[in-house]
This record gives sequence, structure tokens and C-alpha cells, in this order.
Amino acid sequence: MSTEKLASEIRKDQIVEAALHILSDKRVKKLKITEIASHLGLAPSALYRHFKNKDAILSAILEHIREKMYKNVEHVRRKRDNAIDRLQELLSLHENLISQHQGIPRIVFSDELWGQEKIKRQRMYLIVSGYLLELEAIICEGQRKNEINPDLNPEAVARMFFGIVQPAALLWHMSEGTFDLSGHFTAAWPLFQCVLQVESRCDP
Amino acid sequence: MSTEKLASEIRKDQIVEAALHILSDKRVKKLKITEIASHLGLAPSALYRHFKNKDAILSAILEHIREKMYKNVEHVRRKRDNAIDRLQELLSLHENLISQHQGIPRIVFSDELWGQEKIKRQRMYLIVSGYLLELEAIICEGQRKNEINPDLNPEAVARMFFGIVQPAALLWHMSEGTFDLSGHFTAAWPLFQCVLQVESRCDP
DNA sequence: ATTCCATGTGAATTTAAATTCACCTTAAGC
DNA sequence: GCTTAAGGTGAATTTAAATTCACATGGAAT
Repeated sequence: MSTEKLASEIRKDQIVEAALHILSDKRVKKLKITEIASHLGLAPSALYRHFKNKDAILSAILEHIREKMYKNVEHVRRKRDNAIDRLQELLSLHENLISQHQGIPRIVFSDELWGQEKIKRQRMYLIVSGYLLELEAIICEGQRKNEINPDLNPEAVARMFFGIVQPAALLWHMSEGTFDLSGHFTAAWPLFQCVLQVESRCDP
Repeated sequence: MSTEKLASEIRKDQIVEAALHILSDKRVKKLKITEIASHLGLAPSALYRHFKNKDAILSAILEHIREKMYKNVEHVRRKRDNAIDRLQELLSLHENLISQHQGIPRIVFSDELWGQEKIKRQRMYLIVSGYLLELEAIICEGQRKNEINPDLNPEAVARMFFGIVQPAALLWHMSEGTFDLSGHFTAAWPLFQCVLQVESRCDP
């Protein structure tokens, strides 16, 4: 019984992965059930055994992304102790995420994908703002330990960090992978670090 | 003859404005010809007198946005002399653009809107990267006049500036206007300024 | 005054998808 | 060995748009 359930879960995952892959790899055109199906060597109607409708697939993708992002936060929390190091590593994880799955930023930063339903947008907002809160937590911790200038507004710093990632995703995507992603992060990091610095002259 | 042409241009503009308004105001759902038409009190088929097809309308929107963005750059260049002031004012113009036309960031930062055609994405990339070049020019000028730390990588600084705007647009949009746009810019600016600062300790 | 063209209309037509449905297949449990 | 249900299929069906077309209309140029 549990094996069956598992098998079903596997198919679901495959569908989500395939969808994400299409979104990553191919053009911008909206995800088509037919295309996902053919990626898996299935008939379009087969997907309806696993998902109620296309919307349900999109929801599953959303959840998939959320998991990936939060796993990254967990990971750097475990692996690093220092706030600066954590942020730096998180940045590099983002770099990977972007370059491996062009589809992810596209989904996160765009909403054209989502139907008319307000709900999806709200969920996306919760994911993003929840992520920002995680960043904030890392930053605050760093401030307490005086690794980061305690005078800074952690919310603003978190968003600034986010502001390194988002344009990168945009440019990478728009440029069809021509944009120098790694160069961007390499150049952006020292600027950001400059903001974090303790004893900064930023505050009057 | 020129009057006719003008009248035609006016209609075209109206169509673009209406489209933008729908994109701003209403939900995410893709722009529908029918909806644009009814906004103007026209039958859907009427739009085809002015644009070959929907794609042409989207192109016109793109052009409209490009103009707005470049006008803002022109404006701050004329009005302000100091690079820092220029950037600060540009930021506030962006704030206005976002709050007045939710549709603009949505189009710029999303590509789901655009059909399969690679061309639109390329055009969008040119617009964005062209805009970044404008920012860079302002920054370089400021560096020459020692208003901005000359050791900084102007490209990276330009993107960081852009990184203040983009997340704001995203959050504003996703939150359905709940997000505190003005607060964001107010908090982000001093952090950014801290980066620009001459005699910064950022560079080894 | 007549002509003509730009603009507009409403009713088809087309198109491209999602979705449904009646019918197979196969492997697990009995 | 039989039964059942989950997973699969291809051929409709539905749906929602964009788009086309034959037919107005009104105002400007001749």
C-alpha cells in the first residue's frame, strides 16, 4: 500500500520535474500539458490521473520551489556559523539554482504563469516574504554577534541581498544564458559586504 | 493627412494605455483583446484596424515602457548635476512608475506575457541592459567628479541600483499593493549610498 | 454633391489548448 | 486463476481566445 502511494508520488514528482525542465530549458511559451506528457512519454490525459488539472500541477511546482529555497537556507545554517559566510554561501546556492533551473526565477518573479486566481499570487508572496524573513533572521543573528553592523535595518539588508539575486535571474534569463552570472555575483558580493561592515560610516 | 495620422496615433496610444491600465489594475490574467476593446468602448475587431495582431500591441507596450524609462533618465540628467542626486531622484521616479503602473514591472520582469518569439525577449534584454548602461554612465561620471568612489565597479553598482527597484516591484505587485513601497526605498537608499561613498573601506 | 478611406461593427471562423470519457492493461491481493 | 484498481490510451468535447470578413458610416478632399 505504502509502495503504491510512493509510486504515485514518484510520478507526481516526475511530472513536476518535467514541467520545471520545460520551463527552464525551452522558450517562454506557457507550459503545455501535452508537452509535459510527451517529455515523460505519456499521453496528455495520463497526467489527469495524478493531478486534478493544470492548476494543481502549477501548485505542485510552487511547492517544489519553496522546498528548494528553504532547503538552501537550512543548509547554510548547518554548514556555516558566521552570518557573512552564510550569506555568501547562500548567494552561490542561488547562482546554482538560477543556472540549473532557469524555470525557477521565471516562476518566482513572474506571475503571468498563474491563472486569474489571486490565491497563487498570495502563496507566492508568502514564499518570498517568508524567505526574506529567513534572511532577516540570519542577519539579525549576525548583528547580535557583531559580525554585521548592528545599526543597519535588517529588513532592508535582506531585501538588498535579494536584490542581488533577482536582477541576475532576470538578466540571465533574458539573455538566454549569455549574461555572466558568476561575474555578477563576484562583483556584487564585495559591494554588499561593504554595506554589512561594522563601524560603517553609513549612519549619521 | 498629418492630422489623420495623428488621430490614428492617438488611438494607438489609447489602446496601449488601456492595455497597460488593465495590466496594472486588474489581475494577472493575460491581456485579452476583448478587454482592451471594451475599456475603450470598442468592439474587439476594431483594434485590428490599428494593430496587425495582439503581438503588435504587446510590442507597442514594450516601446511605451522603454520611452518612459529613458525619459526618466533624461529628466534627472537635466534636473540634477550631482551623480548621487541623480540616482536618488531616479529611484523616486521608479517608485512612481511602479505605484502608478503596476503593469510595467510586470511586463519588464516577466516574460510569460510574450509569445514563443525569441525576438521580444531579446528586445526586452536590450531595453534593460541599455538602461543599465545609462545608469553606468551616470555612475562613471560621478566617479570622475569624485562624487562616487572611483574604485567601484560601475557595472556592479548599476545592477545593485537596479536590485533596489526590482524586488520592490515584485513585492508591491505580489502583495497587491500592500507592500510599503516608499518605506522600502527610504530604507534602501542609505544602504546604497553607503556603497557609493568615497574613501570607503570596501576595497582592499 | 460625390467619392473614398479610415474607422468601426457583429457575426462567423480558427485555433490551440485543456479536459473528459469509454475503453484497455497489468500487477497485486485474494 | 480471478478480481480489482491504478495507471494508461486515443479520440472526442469544451472552452476561450484571437482573428477574419462582409458590411456600415461619417467626415475630408475633389
